[in-house]
Amino acid sequence: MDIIDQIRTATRQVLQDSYQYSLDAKDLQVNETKPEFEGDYTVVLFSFVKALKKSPEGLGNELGQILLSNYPHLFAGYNVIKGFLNLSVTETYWLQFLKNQHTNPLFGQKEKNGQKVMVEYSSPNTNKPLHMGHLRNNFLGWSVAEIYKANGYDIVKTCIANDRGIHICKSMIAWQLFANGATPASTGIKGDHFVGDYYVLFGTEYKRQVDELMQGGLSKEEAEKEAPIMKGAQQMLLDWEAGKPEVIELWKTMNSWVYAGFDVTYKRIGSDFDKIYYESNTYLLGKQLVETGLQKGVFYKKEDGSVWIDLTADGLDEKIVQRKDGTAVYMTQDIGLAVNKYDEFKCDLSLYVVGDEQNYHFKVLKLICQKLGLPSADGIYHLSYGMVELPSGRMKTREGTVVDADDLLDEMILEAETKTKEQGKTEGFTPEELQDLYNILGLGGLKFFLLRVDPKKRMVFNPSESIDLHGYTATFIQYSYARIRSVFRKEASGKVVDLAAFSNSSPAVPLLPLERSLIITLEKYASVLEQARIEMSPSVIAAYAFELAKGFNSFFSEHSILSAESPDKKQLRLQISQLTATALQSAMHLLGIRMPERM
RNA sequence: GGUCCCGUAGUUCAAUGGAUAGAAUAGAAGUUUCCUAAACUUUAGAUACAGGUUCGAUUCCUGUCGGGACCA
Repeated sequence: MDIIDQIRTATRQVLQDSYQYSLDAKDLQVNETKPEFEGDYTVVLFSFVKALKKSPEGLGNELGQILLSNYPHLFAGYNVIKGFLNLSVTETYWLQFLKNQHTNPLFGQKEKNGQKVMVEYSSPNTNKPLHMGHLRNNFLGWSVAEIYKANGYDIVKTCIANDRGIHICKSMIAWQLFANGATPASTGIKGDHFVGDYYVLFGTEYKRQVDELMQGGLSKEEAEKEAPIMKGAQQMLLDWEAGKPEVIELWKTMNSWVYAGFDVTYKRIGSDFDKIYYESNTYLLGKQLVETGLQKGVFYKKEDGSVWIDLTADGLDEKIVQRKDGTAVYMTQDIGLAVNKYDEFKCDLSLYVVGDEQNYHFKVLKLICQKLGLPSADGIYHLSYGMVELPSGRMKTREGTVVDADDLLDEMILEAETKTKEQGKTEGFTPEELQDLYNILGLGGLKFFLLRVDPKKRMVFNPSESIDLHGYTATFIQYSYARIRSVFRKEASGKVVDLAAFSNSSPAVPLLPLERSLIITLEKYASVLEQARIEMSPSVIAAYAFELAKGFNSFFSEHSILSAESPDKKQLRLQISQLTATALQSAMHLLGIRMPERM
C-alpha cells in the first residue's frame, strides 16, 4: 500500500472513530502538497467539513493532532491552511521504503491477478506500407499491453490483417497491367512499398481513364463507372470470392510480399503478436452469425435482401450488417472476429486499438454483440486514439503528404547519429555499439514523441522540424539513466559497496530536500502504473519518467554521490540512484524504449 | 440534415471540481579545475466568447464563434 492509500485509510479511520463519520474513499481527496506550502501530502477537508459542522481550520487541527498521535511512524507534523490539512511524512517511512525496494528488480509491478486482456493493434491493410499514424497505433497498442502486464494481467497481443476487399484488388490489377512480372526481389524494393506503388499506380491510371472518358462526352459518374481498370478490380473481387485459382494465387503472392515488408518494420519497432487474424477467414463466420441474428429477430431483412439492425431505440441509427448480394461488410466480419477471439482466448477484456474515426463503428459493434447475446460482448472496448496530423491538416495520399513509417524511422536514427557525433562522446564504442546507440536514441525519441500525448487526442507532427532531443524527450531520460550507470561503473571499479547494509538510524538523516523529493517521486511509481492502466494511457508513464529524470538531474548536479559528505550519505545516494535507474528503465520499457548504458 | 469530439503561453503538450493553471520548446540572463553541460539555475509569457450551477470551474450545464470526425 503506498503512502497516499495509507493516509486515506488513516484519515477515514480517524473520522470514523472520533467523529462517527464514515466517508467513501472516493470522497476523500489526498494530493501532493504544492511546493509553496510545508508538508508532503494534503488532505482536502471541504467535502466533509459541512457534514461535521466544524470550521475548516478547527477540524483540520483536530484531525492533524489525532493523526499525529495515532500514527507516529507515518506523520511527523502538520499545518492547516484554509481547508487544507498539510501532512509531513516521517523520514523513517521514506528510509524504510528505500531500504525495502532499492534492490527490487520488479519494483512497482503487481502480482498476477488471474485476469486476461487481449489487445488488438496495428491491423494494417495489405495494400500499402505503414505510415506515421500506424506508428502511433503500434506504439500505443504494444505499450498498453505491457502496462496491463506490469499490473498483473495476462496479455494476448493480436493483429487483424485487412487482407481482402476491393483495395487489395486495386493493387493486384495494377500489377498485372504494369509490372511486366517485376517483383520485390527483382527490383530490390521492400515488399510493402512495392505493392503500395502499384496501389498508387492504380489511382493514377484510374484518374487518367476517367478524364479520357469525360472528354469523350461521359458524365463524371458514368466515367467513374465505366473506367476499365475499375471494372477490372471489381471483376477481380468477384473472382476472388468465387475462388478463381489464378486470382487467389496472385492475391497470396502479393500479400506475402507485403507481409515480408511489414515484418521488417515490425521487427525494427518491436511490435510483436501472439496471434494474427485474417479478414479473409473471419468474414465467413460473420455471415453465419448474421443468419443466427435473423433467426433470433435481432436483425431484419429488407425487401432488397439486405440485412439490418435497428438501433434507433439506443439512440443510434439503423445499420447494415450484410449487403443485398449477400457479401460481407466490415461489421459482418468484425462480429465473426469477436467470436473467434473469445472462443480461442476467453479474455476478460478485449481492447481494439483503432483510430477515433471508427468510434461509431465500435459503439455499434458492441451493441450488436450484446443483442446477439455473445459472451464476448461486454469485454469489448474500443481503445480510440486521435489522428496524427500535419500542421496543414490530415495526411493525404493524393497530395503526397503521407509520412512514411520507414522513412521517418531512418530520419530519426540518422538524426540521433548526427547529434551523437556532435557531442563527441563516441570514444570507446565499437562501430556495432554505436549503431545500436543510434537505434536506441532515434527509435526511443520517436516512440516517446508519439506516446507522451494523451492517446485520445489528436496530435500534430511537423515533418519540417526534426523531433527534438532536448527537454520532454526520451533522450533526456536516457541521458539521466546513462549518468547513473556511469556512477555505478566507477563505484564498481573501486571497492564494492554492500548497499543493503545501509541502516536508517544514521547520519544520512535528515534528508536534504532534493533527496527527499526524489524518494517521494520514486514511491509513487506503483500508483502511476495503476493509473496508466486505468486510463489506458502510456502518456501517464511518460510524464512520470520525465518527472523522475528531472528530479534526478537536479539532485545529481547539486549533490555528489561518490564523494558524499559521509559514508552514510553516500550509501543513501547510491540507493536512491539505483532505484531511480530501475524505475526509469522499467517505465521506459513500458513505452517500448530501451536505455543505453552510455551515451 | 443528425450524432460525437476538440478550442489552455509564439509553438507542442499537462492539470481525479481544489491553494498563486504546470512542463517543454522558442526568447532573456547565468553555471564546467568537481560522479557525463544531450545537464543545471533564474526570468518573462496562456484557460476562444457570454451566461449558469457552488464554499470553489480549465474541468460540470446552456448558448455563440472556430476546428475536426462519423452517419446517410
